[in-house]
Amino acid sequence: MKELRNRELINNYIRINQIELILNEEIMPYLTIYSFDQGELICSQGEPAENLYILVKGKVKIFTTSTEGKTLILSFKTPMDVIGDIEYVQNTDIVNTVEAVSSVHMIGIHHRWLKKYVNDHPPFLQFLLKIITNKFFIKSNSMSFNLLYPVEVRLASYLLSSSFDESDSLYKGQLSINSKDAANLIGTSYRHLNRVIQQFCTQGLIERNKGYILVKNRDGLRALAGQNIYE
Amino acid sequence: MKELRNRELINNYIRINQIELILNEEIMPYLTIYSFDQGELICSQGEPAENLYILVKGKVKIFTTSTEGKTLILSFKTPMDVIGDIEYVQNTDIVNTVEAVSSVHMIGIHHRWLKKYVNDHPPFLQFLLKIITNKFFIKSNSMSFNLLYPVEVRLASYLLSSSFDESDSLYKGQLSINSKDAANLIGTSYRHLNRVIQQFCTQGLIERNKGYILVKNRDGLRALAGQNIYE
DNA sequence: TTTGTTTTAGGACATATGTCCTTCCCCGGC
DNA sequence: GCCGGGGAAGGACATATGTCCTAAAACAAA
Repeated sequence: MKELRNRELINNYIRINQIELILNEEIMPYLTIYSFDQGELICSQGEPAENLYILVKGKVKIFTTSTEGKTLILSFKTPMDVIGDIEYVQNTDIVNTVEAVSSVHMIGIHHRWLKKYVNDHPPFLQFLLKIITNKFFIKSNSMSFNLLYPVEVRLASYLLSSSFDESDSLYKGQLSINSKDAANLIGTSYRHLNRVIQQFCTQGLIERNKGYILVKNRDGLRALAGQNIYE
Repeated sequence: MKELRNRELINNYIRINQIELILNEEIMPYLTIYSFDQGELICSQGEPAENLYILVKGKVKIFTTSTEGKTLILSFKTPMDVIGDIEYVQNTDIVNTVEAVSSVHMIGIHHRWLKKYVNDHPPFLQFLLKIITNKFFIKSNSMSFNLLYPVEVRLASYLLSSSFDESDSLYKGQLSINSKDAANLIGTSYRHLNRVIQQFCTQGLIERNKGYILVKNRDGLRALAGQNIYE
């Protein structure tokens, strides 16, 4: 983690994301911008929470680790999104671990200043409400989804949503996949994921190549997934 | 659903739950109190949401139904809690179905009045934030829990938390259980639940009787469940 | 190139869980 | 008391998924 002392950059991010509509003038001097390298932990389960973060650049992975050491990926996030909102409202320790998947920029605001300047500021509260209800909604969906459908369906759904919005993949339908991550996200074992991938291959739905997966039959996947898509 | 035109009753509930701290004077005339009979649906998945409800008496069951018709119980709620908060903030149709498990009283407030009178009222927004983050937290937990642990562990956990705080059970550790509901809550089939119950019986952890289950060895269950407890 | 190390895919088997169906028991209506 | 309905428990089997291990492939270092 590096603190970037670059007022220009902060102002730029604030403008792009219309953060001035959410916060107010008084708190602006207390915004800090942090940079994280790929793979770096942004915050760890169980530690005290001090900052609310606004993700303005890059991609992060949110996951939880059970006492037995199994990890379950809860979501990936891209700008603009907020990290540490739950902890701020509930005043609790950090609930899930957050790791930078790419190089990441986050605007950090210490709880102290939030409490002092925007805790009664309706736009800020409304913003948090929107963000959190949305998170809730997504989580609620994916929970039912995970519980109600077999891995086959979940993987189909995952492939669809990833190959769609992955803006940096060169060809549509071709997505680089980290199978271990995918397994943890879907909530299954690496072994079983492989099994299902293989099955999809023989069904001609996808093609496995070195380092990436090519979606060959989007409609076939969609039929499998039903209308249930990972958000 | 019956509307109770009883100002006295409303005022009483408002006092008990300190609702005047959350709302303001102007909206008070627009609070309505509804009564639902046991088994009645309070709201149904997919319908337009009009009211925010505050549960002030009784117990409700929140569940979702998949397109295939499988149901998954998300939670049970008792006073004081809020129904329809997500829908209000997101302005969407009703997400989950809510059913009265006992006779229920709810204070209903139409979105129209909320928007008009308390949408910028910090105490109300903060209240919603607290409620929703808490829901999120619980859901997040139970999701990981469901995904990470086998039915055995989930059932142990369920039995512990239900036999504990069930204030109306005559003897501690003796809880009346609706097995169908329990299965849907835990996210498994009725058949499999039976299997695990039977297993617990032979292990001497519990005793199955007509209409209820007796927890015989709380520590044994706790050891099985680990420290993970349904909220 | 050689060798050791790490990663990935897949085989073999065990376990968890789901589906379907039968049996049994209770209970109300006659 | 007899009969039929309905729910609860459990048997039999199929399927989904997990664990452990090995073979093959990729990779890094010498």
